Amino acid sequence: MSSSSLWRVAVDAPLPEALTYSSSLPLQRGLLVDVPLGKRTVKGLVLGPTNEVPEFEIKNVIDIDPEYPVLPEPFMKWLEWLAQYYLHPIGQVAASAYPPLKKTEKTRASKRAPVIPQLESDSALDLTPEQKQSFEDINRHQDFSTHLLFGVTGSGKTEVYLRLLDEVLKRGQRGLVLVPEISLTPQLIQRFARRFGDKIAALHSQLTDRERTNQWWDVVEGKKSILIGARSALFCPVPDLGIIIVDEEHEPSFKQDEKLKYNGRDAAVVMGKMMNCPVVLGSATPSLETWKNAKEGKYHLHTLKSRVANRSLPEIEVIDLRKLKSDDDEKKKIIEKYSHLPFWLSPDLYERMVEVLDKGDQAALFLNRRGVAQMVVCPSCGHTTECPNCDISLTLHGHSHLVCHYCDYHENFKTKCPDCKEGTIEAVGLGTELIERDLARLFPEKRIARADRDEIQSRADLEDLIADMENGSIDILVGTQMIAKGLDFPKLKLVGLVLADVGFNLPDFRATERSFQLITQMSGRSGRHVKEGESPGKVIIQTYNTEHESITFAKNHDFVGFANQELDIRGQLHYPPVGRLVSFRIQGTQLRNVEETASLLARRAQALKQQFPAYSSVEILGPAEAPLAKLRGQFRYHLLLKTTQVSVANPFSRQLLGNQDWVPSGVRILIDIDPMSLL
DNA sequence: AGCACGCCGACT
DNA sequence: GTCGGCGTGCTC
Repeated sequence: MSSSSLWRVAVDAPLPEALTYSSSLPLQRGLLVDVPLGKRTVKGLVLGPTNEVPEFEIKNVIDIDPEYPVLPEPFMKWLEWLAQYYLHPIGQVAASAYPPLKKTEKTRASKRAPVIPQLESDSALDLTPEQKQSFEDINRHQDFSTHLLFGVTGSGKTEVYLRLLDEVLKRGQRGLVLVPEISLTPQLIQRFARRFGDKIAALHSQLTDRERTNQWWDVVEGKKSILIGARSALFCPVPDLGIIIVDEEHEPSFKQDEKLKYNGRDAAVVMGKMMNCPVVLGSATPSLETWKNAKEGKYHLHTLKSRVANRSLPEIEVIDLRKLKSDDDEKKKIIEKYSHLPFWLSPDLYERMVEVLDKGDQAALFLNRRGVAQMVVCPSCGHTTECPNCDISLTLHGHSHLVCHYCDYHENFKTKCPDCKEGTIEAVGLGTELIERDLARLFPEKRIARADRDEIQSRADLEDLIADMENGSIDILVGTQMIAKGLDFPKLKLVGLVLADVGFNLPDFRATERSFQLITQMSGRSGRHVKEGESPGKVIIQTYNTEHESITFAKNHDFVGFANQELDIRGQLHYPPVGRLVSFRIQGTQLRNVEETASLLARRAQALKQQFPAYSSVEILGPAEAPLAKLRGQFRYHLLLKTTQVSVANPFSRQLLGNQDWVPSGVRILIDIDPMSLL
């Protein structure tokens, strides 16, 4: 009889640590086993042997799961890093590394279209000198290194990815491509499928559990050598990984906002480190995190400055909405002439639309009307009220209270503008639906389509919309975020941003960055296919604040200037990427309980900071009522930690929470390391 | 996450 | 009396 030994096992339950089991089976790190937990049997990932004998009665491992291979060591290290860094139960991190269903050998004929379409293969496009340079510079690396491929919209980043993947395959290695879920369209998968044929596997939210499971096995068994997917594709242990590509790396959707709150882009870089392979981050508007790393030489920077085929960037014109309310005589005449226009449409944008539509081209109007984000603005001078402590917009509560959602600063809402002393501050409410209705009246003979969450529910709806734009059966497209990303319409010559202010007045320190990204991306939709010598695409931005950084820099296509100035501001206020943030959400059904726990958490944080000089850089903001103060019967508060010393954020948070025995029952604390949004 | 235990209300 | 509602607590 072989002797029994002790093993640390990450069981599939929300336990803070792995549990200890005994076994005489030939176990090893990376194996999946069945273990008893309470009255039931659960899956557990073997982390390794241990000598420490717990005070509990130790149970025996039931059996080794025969189905799954031993997870490779670099992948195990990556899973442990995730649990450690994001303060998430290791067992639940481990559970996400397996497919949803059991493997099956019998292949039943499916009525659904294949995950990867079978298409005529096409050959590589010629590279521009810039593309060639970037490709060669990145391709020189085969060990871990991180690369920022910074290329303006339409500069052909995808072709560089395809070439790099081709080289990786030639070396007998595999590739992983992460894209935001929204841009993981059939068009994108088709483009990869045409180049790489049946070597492609894909993982995304539209797949059934069976399809997902089959794709997982195809990759793990080496039948497919390129995996393209949303952030969760990282959890598929691709063997012999030779490159990881993260497209649109700045996209906030790479951050998962529930359960394990990981950032797919950051996790991809760590994966590259563990696997010792290059990581390529691509964007036309890199996140400031990535830009800072590139600037400091931690990431290699590769730049694509021009669009393919010498297509020019669109011309951007900024319209000052304040002038519309002006009262000198000349203005009055103009106002009279255009009095039939709705309040949100400037004469300039209107005239441009008429011009473009008359030529048989298309126009798109964009408004980022998100939920209840109602903005408060002075129509005469464009003044908006900001928090004196946090440099973010205050939010209107009820009719008379302006509140900061970071630090809980309050002030009374005064309707008289404190800046110009003339205007009456108004709460502006406007949505895409209203725009569509007004346009139908203004352009009765034109075909108008709306793209927002109410109108476009499924992938199929989006497909139909794209087809209608391509075949020209839409003249004017009205939409939200949804139409800003990745879409490529040859006949789209004019893009109008109806009210840019909606973006940068959100109470979030990243609002300016998001706004810049959105303006740049939306602009990038215009005139993508104009030929050399043709007049470029046109972009019109309507705003009450023409001097806002996100507009002035975007107008000049100046990402670098924008990023450097914004980095400066972030630095002064200790915001990421210069500082580090951790957000705690305290929630429960009893308001009193939640409030008390929130202030207890804050007091513990203060005490911890006092106690250890190493923590002197930690700033504690709040607690404050969370923006959604009550959600599904749960009251919500939050507390924010800010620190310029990157390395203390994690240990401080860990120590602050402890084993959570001080948290009263009925109250839960959720932690978000490096939160993307504080809303 | 499950699963049991336990303490109240409303049914045969 | 006892069936079952779901708050609370524990899992090597």
